[in-house]
Amino acid sequence: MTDTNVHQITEHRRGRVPRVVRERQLLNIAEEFFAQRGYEATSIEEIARVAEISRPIVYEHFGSKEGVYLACVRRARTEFEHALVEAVANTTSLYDTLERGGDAFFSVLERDPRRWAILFGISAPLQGSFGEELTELRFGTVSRIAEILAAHAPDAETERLDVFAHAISGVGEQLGRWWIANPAVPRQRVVSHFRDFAWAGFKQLVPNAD
Amino acid sequence: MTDTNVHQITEHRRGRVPRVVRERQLLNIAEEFFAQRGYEATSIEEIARVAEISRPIVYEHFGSKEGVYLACVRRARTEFEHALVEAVANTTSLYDTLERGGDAFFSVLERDPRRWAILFGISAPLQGSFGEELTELRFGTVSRIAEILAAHAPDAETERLDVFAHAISGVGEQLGRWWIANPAVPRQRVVSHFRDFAWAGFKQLVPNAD
DNA sequence: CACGTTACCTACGTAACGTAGCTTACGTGC
DNA sequence: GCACGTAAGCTACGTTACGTAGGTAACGTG
Repeated sequence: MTDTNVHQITEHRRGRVPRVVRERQLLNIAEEFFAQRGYEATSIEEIARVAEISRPIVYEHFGSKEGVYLACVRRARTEFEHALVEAVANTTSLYDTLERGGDAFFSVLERDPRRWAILFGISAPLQGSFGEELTELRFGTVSRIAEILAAHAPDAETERLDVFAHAISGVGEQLGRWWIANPAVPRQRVVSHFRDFAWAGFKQLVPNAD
Repeated sequence: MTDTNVHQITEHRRGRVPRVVRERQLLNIAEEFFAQRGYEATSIEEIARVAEISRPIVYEHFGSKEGVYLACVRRARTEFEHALVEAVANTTSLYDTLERGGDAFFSVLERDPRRWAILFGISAPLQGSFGEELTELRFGTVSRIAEILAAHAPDAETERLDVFAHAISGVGEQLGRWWIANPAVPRQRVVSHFRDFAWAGFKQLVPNAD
């Protein structure tokens, strides 16, 4: 990442800055670094330098490097979940719901492919609060998906619903990875692949869905 | 992880040890730590201490911490891919293939759930050789899956095949995560969920498959 | 039994996390 | 208009852990 790049996405206020503004600025900068270089290769020092403050300020806002990362993931997931819920509102058929939901997801990636790395970068169900928090955030998104699916399959067992929500989220994640490796493919085609696969799988298993 | 635990899985030879033996021992130890604590929280020092050698030996074998991690992932994926190919040999129907393939995957997790963290722990398509290598290893496994699927859909476009292989691998990964969070579920039921979802999705989209 | 090779070691430089303790700007009531 | 609490920021430090330089000692083979 060049400094120029960072400056483009950063509200660049110097000197004393109110807490909420500084926090948003730091999250923007941190997200850039984490997405490009990964967790390990990103240092708090770099983030602070781009924001033109000293390291302790970052720690004051987020407690630790893990805290910074979690805040990035939390924000990205919250934003995506809102976009998702909004996208599927006012759809009636399952087919349309999957299409619109998929479109919402891949639109996020199209606007900023680096978001993928934030949403899915660290994956393991590790011991300790860091890993548990990350898993919880993931499961939160899956719950949103399960709620959406539930509207189309009111009689389905909760386990099946839950499992299919996980399955569909897995399909999205992998197709996202594939798309990043094959960026020439237009979004609509990726969405079609996603919608076709998810719809077939889900419909067959919940026959009373439309 | 207790020392007892490590000693159970470790061929515990002290003093001078031939290269290949030491390497296997270090991989076993490293895999334990990485799976339990994650990449960041694992130190080369700890690995060396359990093996009762000094740190430079670890570097001599794997070059860097990333090298140790990559070697763990490479071994785990190679082993799984062998198990997968063997499991689906001599199956004829797509349905059976997906069932046996899924069973092979979830059997690995049942034998050692920590393997999940090695196979999928670090996920991002990061810049730099580390991230590229990890993505390449993942795509290698997906290629094995695509080859298996191709046998059941000889006329399918390569893009569809590739995409569906990714989708199916995503379903497996997420159901694995779900199973780890819900360990009371018997393996057969997880395999059923996987097989049902994958089969429906794939069959619908490749009508000439059985 | 000499000698190369392989396994291993101690000791160091550097980077980065996280914290302690202090300083300075801002705004609000008297 | 100034005193004072609070919010924003800083320098300096301790600690851990990556990675390397340079050296030692066991093994085996002619």
